[in-house]
Amino acid sequence: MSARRATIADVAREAGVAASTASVVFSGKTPVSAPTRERVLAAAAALGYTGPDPRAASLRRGRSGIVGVVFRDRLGTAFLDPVTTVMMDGLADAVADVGAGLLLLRDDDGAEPSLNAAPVDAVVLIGCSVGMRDSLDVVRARGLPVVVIEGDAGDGVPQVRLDNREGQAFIAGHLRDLGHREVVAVTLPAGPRRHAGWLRDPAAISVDVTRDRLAGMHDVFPAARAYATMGSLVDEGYAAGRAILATHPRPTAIMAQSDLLAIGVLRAVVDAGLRVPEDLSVTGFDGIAADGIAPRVLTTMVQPAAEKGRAAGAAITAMLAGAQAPTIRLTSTFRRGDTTGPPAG
Amino acid sequence: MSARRATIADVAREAGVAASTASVVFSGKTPVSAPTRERVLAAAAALGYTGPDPRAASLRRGRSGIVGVVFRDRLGTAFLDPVTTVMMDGLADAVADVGAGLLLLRDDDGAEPSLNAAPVDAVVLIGCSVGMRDSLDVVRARGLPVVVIEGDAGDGVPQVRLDNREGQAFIAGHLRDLGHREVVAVTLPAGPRRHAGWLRDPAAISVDVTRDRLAGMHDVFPAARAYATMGSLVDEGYAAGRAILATHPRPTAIMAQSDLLAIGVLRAVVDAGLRVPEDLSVTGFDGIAADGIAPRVLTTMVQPAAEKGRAAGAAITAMLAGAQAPTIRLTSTFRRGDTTGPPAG
DNA sequence: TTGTACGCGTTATCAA
DNA sequence: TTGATAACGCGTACAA
Repeated sequence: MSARRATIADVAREAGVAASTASVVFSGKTPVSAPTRERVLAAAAALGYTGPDPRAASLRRGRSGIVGVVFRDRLGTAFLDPVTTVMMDGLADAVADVGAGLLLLRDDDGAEPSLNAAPVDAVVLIGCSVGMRDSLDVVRARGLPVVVIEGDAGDGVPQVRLDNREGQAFIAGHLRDLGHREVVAVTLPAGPRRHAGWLRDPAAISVDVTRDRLAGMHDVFPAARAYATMGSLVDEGYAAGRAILATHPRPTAIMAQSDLLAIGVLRAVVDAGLRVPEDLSVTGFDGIAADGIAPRVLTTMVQPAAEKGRAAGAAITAMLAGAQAPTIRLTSTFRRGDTTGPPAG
Repeated sequence: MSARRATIADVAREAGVAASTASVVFSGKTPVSAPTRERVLAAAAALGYTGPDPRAASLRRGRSGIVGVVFRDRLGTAFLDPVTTVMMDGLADAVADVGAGLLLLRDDDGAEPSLNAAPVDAVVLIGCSVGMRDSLDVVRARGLPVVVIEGDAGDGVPQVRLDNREGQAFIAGHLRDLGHREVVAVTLPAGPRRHAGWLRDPAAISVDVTRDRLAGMHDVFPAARAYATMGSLVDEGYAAGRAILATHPRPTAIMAQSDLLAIGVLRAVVDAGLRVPEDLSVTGFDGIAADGIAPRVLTTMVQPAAEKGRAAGAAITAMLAGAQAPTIRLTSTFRRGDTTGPPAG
């Protein structure tokens, strides 16, 4: 029990070899004779040495093996939507391939741990909207590789995006083909200052995903109204559904911008004594939350959420290897469930 | 645009001061005269220097500002339960107070990033069961401060726990007082090798939370049967609910070990054409997932999830400051909703 | 296959 | 208030 922890130099001395030899035993970068390895390992065990200090190693190698992930929301909020969760899973897998881990960071200014002082090799920005400019500035000033998921960071920053507009337009087309004319959208949050209610000015939406999906609906139903929520939550969808059902004319279809919202809408519709899809059709977006409405199947766009994370991870990996990563556009696929049908009457 | 990034030495040279002086300008640890500071800052700006390299700083200071969080599950799975998510939120808040961030780690051996090589100052183990011994060994060998949430790491490792047994016993008492006699539990996973089905041997449960909550129920209903699930998911609860309803005698109440499971059970019960609570009472545990069953209110134990995370963070903070952290026991509070009532007949 | 030499970029300590 | 010095612990050319 010494006062300070053993270093590789101590181990080398104990084993009667040079420090560099001991180093190689642990890194495996160069062949070492069996007897020498034995001695080094024995010395390490005797001294309670458990391997190179990660801090020193990362200084020396210029890599920490850590990828920062910056969220706009609190963690508790961000992870409430399975789509984020699954994406993180994919991201974790992808960076694990290069031995990297994920460090959780928030966009909040002044928040600790600040992005400036975190020992990260690269950064992933999630849901990059106006508010994320600060994080982006820091990242660029530090010269770190960066990838943006579902957001636009402008000039030369690789993105991983979904065909949000096309996807939503596809669903809208599906409804139009069924004969629907009076359609209402239930949207994700429109900006950093959240509040629920009818959206007056679609042009003022600062969140890319919300804007794009709404644009997709408007491609097909230019005059459709939209009701904004404060987050992708079942209960938000429920509240929006109730509010919409209280207005006239009552729509024949409600397009939610996420499955979670759609589930809430569905519940509000059923609670109002209406049948789905006979009286009202409901659609979602994401294709994640099968959980919660079984045995019903939501009509929705299934997005490759895990793939999104993996693509971001691959981009990071490429940039770390010195290559340039391209912007990646993933596509969602239509899934027809049993929540849509021809309008009544 | 130089080949290599500017260092603090470059900045100092440019500003005509010593490196150590430039250093304190950035750290603020020592007073510096205004003119000197100006010059250093100007030089930094001119050279595109954005502050000390975190890797070098962490080597020198012996701290990386990173707390590792070890999960037993994949991230996608772990974060599916809001209770975990909220806890992480509290943990993130607490460690942010000392400027630390959270690094996501998995228990899996051979998984990257491995706990051995991660530059962490301390570690939080979540849901520590047998499988976590390895992680615990690594942590102790490295001499890192460690806290365990909802698990027992033995001798001298501070824990953050909930009164799982007492809480579940309280709910059971509530049901007994209402007149219930035939009660069945729907449990969280019992061990690392997961499968759903009737639990034969409660003594074989290796997951602390599952064991303790079940023990709480057995304190009141010693002979009650238990059906194990593969995870805290609505659909798992749904499947368990269906399986239970297919058996005889049909229970008059089902106690789920989590709210998510309870919601699934609730749905199975309703789908079976039974009314809650007239025909069957359902209880949960956690008090988190208000989302999804509105306007109904689940009878459950509300646990202070965020507080759990914060307590763990506080323990970490204390240990980092050289103090010893005590084990913390938090208590859950009963919330009577509208899913429990007297048994029929 | 092993050892030598050096620097990665910073900051604590102490003296001036 | 500033400056000189010495680690922090390691990995990697390169030579032997």
